Amino acid sequence: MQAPREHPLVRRLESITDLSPEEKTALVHLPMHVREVGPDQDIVREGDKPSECCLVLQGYACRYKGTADGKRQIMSFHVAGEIPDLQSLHLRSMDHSLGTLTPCRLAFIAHQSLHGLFERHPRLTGVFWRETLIDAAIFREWMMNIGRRDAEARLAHLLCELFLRHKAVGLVQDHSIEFPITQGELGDATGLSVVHVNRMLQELRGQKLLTLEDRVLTVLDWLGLKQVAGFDPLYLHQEGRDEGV
Amino acid sequence: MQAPREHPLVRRLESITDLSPEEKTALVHLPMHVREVGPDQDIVREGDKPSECCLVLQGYACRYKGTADGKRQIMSFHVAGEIPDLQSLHLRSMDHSLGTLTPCRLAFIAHQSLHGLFERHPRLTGVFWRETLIDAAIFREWMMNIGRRDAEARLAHLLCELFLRHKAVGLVQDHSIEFPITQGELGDATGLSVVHVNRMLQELRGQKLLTLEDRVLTVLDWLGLKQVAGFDPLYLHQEGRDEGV
DNA sequence: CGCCTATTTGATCTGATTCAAACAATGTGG
DNA sequence: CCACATTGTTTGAATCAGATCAAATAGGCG
Repeated sequence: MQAPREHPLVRRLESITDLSPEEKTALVHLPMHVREVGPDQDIVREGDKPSECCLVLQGYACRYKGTADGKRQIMSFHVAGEIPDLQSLHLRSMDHSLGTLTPCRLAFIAHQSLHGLFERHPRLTGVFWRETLIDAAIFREWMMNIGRRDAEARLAHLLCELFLRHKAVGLVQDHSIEFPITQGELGDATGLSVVHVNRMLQELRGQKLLTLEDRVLTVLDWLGLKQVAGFDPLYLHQEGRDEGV
Repeated sequence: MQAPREHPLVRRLESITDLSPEEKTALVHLPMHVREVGPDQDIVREGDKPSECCLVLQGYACRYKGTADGKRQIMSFHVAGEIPDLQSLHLRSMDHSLGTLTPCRLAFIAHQSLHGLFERHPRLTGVFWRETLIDAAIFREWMMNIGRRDAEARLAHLLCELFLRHKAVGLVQDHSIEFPITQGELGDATGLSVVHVNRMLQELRGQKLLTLEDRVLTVLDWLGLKQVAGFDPLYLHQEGRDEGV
């Protein structure tokens, strides 16, 4: 059992709400089993009926769906401290898949444990519910992104979001974040082809807005990037947090 | 106060879960004030911090967001019995707007009343949470739709969804549903131009899959339409319900 | 009737895809 | 430690799905 501060779940929740000591203790004592998974592995698949949720401890995961003709749409990216399949708590079947992008350390928590937690600490129900609502807010923004922005703005917008989400959990150093997402994956997330993702990235680099190499994304001109993206961070609901970069 | 069966909220929730008599009573006695609103009116706007939720009693509502350059993306359609802005219960600011498409009868319920309801009937928390999770599932499917399907499939898919959602609450008669959504609005929901929506509708009509006139959508060939759309109803999480049409 | 909103049609243009191939980086096993 | 396979990035050219522009038609309705 680790100290509350070190616990990725506690750290993440504290980045968006206040927790009482009892709540923290309850969270840290949630029974879970940890598993290491390689890159590009499915964790749960469309159609599965899971009986546990998956907490990302380390690495990048994503949710996605495939079409009949072999294309795929990535619906979200997930980093340490997030529970990508929390919805399985109330929706019996998975309507999409959850997979790793990089090697991951994952913790699995039985639905029953979570239900018990909520019974004993009703206030936490709202905290986790809120998490799923922010997920949904991000989905909405992505719909907007894919449906109504041109390729350059689309890409810029996604990068803005990932940057800010990393910032919220203290993963920004020197205006940079770890960025192991490939251009193909960026394409699957934005509804663009690899080729076009590549060209638009060059465009953004050319405008000196960012660099992206060796799996590191560095934002050179935050305001410029926001401008190109038409980015408004409201939808992330990171209340109170200072947005300056 | 009306009988539980007549109450749109109760009817809708019963279409997806079982309610105890006490729960039904509690729902029916939720304090709410009713307001009639004309077509194309905003109910809550991006940036607002509402203190009540809006239950649709009659008519069509939608959630949408606008871009800086005047385009808009519709993120969802809502019919009687739904609470489109339930998320405001846990997210202080609206990250999108909620508006009417047709004239609507709306009931407003104070956040406080809902919180009280959940305290007294904890099981209902899960029921409403689940509602927001299904919303999110629909957002995901729309991302897929907009990002990865061609115009014809996109439109067909949206129509399949609306048809099935109406069916779930008993609003299908003779393979037909009321359909007051304009082609412009369909375009805003699918990320297509009005012109192209029109052409794709003609395509679907030409294949004898459906008719759409006088604000009535009739599905002539459900299997064919599903096929064109690549439609799989799993994401609607209408469990147990017979999907045959 | 005349105004306003929605649908339809035709012609043109363009952002993004697709196809094809080179190139770079990373890792693997002999 | 190098040859080779694999995966990711980059470049160029051709093509196309869907947007845009422009205008006609068709419904409601005060």
